[in-house]
Amino acid sequence: MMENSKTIAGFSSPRTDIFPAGLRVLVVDDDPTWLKILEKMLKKCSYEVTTCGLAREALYLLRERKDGFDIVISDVNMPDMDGFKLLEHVGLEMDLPVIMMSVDGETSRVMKGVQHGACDYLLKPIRMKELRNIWQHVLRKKMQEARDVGNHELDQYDEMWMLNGVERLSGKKRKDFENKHDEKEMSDSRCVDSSSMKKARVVWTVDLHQKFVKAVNQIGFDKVGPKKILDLMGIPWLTRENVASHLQKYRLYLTRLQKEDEVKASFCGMKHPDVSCKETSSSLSLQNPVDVCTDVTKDKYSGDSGDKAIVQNGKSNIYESKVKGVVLMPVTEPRSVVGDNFDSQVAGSKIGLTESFGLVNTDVESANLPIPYCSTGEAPQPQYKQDFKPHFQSANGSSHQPLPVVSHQIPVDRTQATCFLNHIPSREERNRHPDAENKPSFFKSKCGVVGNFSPIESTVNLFQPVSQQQRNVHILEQMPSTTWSARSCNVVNGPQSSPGNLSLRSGSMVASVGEDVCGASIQGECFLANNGLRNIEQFDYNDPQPISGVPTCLYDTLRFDYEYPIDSLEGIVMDQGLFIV
DNA sequence: AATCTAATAT
DNA sequence: TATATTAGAT
Repeated sequence: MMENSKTIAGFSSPRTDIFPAGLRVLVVDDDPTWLKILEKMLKKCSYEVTTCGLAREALYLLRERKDGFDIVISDVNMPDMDGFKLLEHVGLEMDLPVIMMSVDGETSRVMKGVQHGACDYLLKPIRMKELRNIWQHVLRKKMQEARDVGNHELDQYDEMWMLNGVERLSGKKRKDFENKHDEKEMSDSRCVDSSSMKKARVVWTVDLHQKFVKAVNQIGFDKVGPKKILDLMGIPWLTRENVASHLQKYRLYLTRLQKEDEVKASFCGMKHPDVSCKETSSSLSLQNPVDVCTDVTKDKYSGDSGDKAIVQNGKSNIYESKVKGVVLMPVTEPRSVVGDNFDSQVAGSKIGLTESFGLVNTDVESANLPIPYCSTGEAPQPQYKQDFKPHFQSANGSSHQPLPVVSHQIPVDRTQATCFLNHIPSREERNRHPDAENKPSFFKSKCGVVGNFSPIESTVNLFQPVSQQQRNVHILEQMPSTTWSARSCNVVNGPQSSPGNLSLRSGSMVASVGEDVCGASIQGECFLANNGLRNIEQFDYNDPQPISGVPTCLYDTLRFDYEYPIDSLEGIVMDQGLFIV
């Protein structure tokens, strides 16, 4: 029987707002191994997967749950019923798009599949690449239906729906209007469904960005390209353009960081690092920015670092649950703000990211340090002086607030560590050293080492300007434990790195700490710094089971910091912006 | 063909 | 503001 059919409770109808995430796929294959593999891959695409090993069972399911699936993927060779037979039934009874698959690509079989109405024919072994876009068949079908039903002039329909209302009304046409309905455009995720045709724009959430950075790191900074990144990221609806745009911005940011770094390095190079480098925060890259908000009642501080919908649909209702808080702990004011009035003003007070390059050759996963209390909405919540409550929204959609109008929810994957690149190779440099055996040579880290430490789901201000006042580094001087930083620099720089690279704060560095805490290290640095600065006691903080592999002291420190009331954090706020534009 | 960059649009 | 789109160059 239904050996593995899973129905996702509560999802009876397709969520058009998050399309294609949540696409309901029924996989039929008599080979349990393939079932598993496919299920895994499809789930990775954020689809809802139901599997079954028998064609008859599939048919049963399909009949039972009319409208319960969006697409069927079926093997051709099955003992109980020919895949083509199933295909026929599906075509006749529920008119769902069906993708056939088999190990052999014999033309006649493929032909048969297509003739029987298969929308696609995949050859095993099937790879992610091929599954990512299967939603296009669903969309195509929907469009077809819409076209058939509606009384539109068919020729114009596509073109019309590509235009947004304004353009349509004003009669304004885009240059490439003619191209708007070509194949590429149609398979583009931005056409969410046939009813709401506003283009969705990608909001680079922390998670998304982390994936991005991870991909970049995997590829190697000198070899990145939008396409490779896109492939590695594995987000089905993301387009190359999206990535390209983001990459462009990212590079800008890194470049700027580097420049600042260089300037400062030369500026304070001869002096006592501890004293003169106060202003070099950007190179220090404390990148788990915190919200420096002190007074919740002030509007100007209340609305930044919002956790927005991941994809906005046109001008529709941007979800603006605001997160703010202390170190990764988003706090939300239970009201949503439309518009960006304060977003721009409050530069510096936002939650940002810790992304960095430099760990390129390091096992990214090993540098990863999970932070249990930050990772989900269920995380224990810190106490704040003020009475506002932390709010979480995890990327998987769980929220303590009313659900936003969200499109394209992104599965949370916070298992990536990232590194920070201080020295961004210029184009020339990259060309000059094509494929340098040691990537780190490009990544001469001048203390700018940060692990990915930001499990918040905040989506805002990945690229935040580093305002002068937030470049407040003096805490670093007082860092009681420099241990971590040394260690992490070490890790990041790799074996080849010259000690000189650590120069900025070398005076205060002491090496040797535990292993694989690189990511945490810098963070710990700051926390420790903070710890030393402020005499704030630790409140009861229930939950945290010690993070395995992380020395308790660090852990405590983290927690400690984590519990800081917002206003006590001002001192350590620096370089929050991930990208600076 | 893919990518980069800058400029510009939304 | 952040992201998308476009154009022109590589």
